[in-house]
Amino acid sequence: SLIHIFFTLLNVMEQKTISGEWEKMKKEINELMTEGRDYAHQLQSQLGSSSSQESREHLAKKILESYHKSLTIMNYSGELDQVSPYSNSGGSPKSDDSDQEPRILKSSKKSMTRWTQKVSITPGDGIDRALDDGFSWRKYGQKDILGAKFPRGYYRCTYRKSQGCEATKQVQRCDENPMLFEIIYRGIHSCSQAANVGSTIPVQILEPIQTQEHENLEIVKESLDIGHHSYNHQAPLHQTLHYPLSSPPNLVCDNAYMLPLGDQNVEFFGSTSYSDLGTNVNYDFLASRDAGSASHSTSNSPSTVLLESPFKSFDPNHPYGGFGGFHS
DNA sequence: ATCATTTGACCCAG
DNA sequence: CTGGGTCAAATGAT
Repeated sequence: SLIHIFFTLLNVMEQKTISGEWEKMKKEINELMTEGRDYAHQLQSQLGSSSSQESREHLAKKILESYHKSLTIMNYSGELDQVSPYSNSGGSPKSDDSDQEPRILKSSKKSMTRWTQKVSITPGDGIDRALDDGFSWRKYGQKDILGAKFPRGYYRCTYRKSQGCEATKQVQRCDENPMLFEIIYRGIHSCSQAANVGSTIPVQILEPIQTQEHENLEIVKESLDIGHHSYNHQAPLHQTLHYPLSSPPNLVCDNAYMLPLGDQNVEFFGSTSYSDLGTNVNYDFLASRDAGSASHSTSNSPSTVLLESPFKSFDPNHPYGGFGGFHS
């Protein structure tokens, strides 16, 4: 399944192969992902045999590493292995310079991937259940928006401080249809929780081309950051092998492709493709109900998620569909 | 005590 | 200046 996910991420990359800056990022990420895939392959082949525990842990660690680095790049368009500019060798770290501020690396929000989802709640059900996407979010603001009946909520990943995860989302209730919520996600989770939420990466749909395509491509502008990130690369390994729960029980795409999810402990996965600018991309997703895991939220009831965009046909012959054995 | 949400103040791009 | 986004102190929940 790790391999599977890697391929998926690679595919997501494909989609944005346009801008120059992005090309560099893409190259780096490709290397990282390829490396990760190789490790995953190794790991896979070791699973059957009786290899040493250490060996496997090492591989898993390597995989996580390249994963984490890739995500970091995607989020910040930054550089790899950024060493704090303050990690000078010897000497007093502080000098008598007047202009000293961590302006070195600034994170630009514009460069983060962004996509939208529309979530519909079901009448008899709690809103929070419907809006739960498997991640832990912390609300940090709310604003009344011009001519909008409902305020907009601003959330960021709970693990922002502890793990430097920059993922963010904002939730806006629709004026006309209060049953609908439009959720804008920004940034990809780099926190450990990302590994637990299966459908995250796959379901990420880039914002459909807006008015001007050109503008859209600008999203890939450059910007640097990372500096003050104190996430440890020795992130938890124990949680990497399953991909439980992700979203609401029901997934609905605008082409009426529907994935009903029953009660607890049901799991499914599928794939679909999405094409954009002539590039075909496959999205795979998996979701499973796993009572009492990962998410701290209390969700557990039906709701509906509408993937707003150009979801195309279901593709049973997905190139990598052979890896159907999730959760193995 | 720690962690989350609320809410007006503050910041800043347009 | 305005309005969207964020900060942070106060407040609430555990």
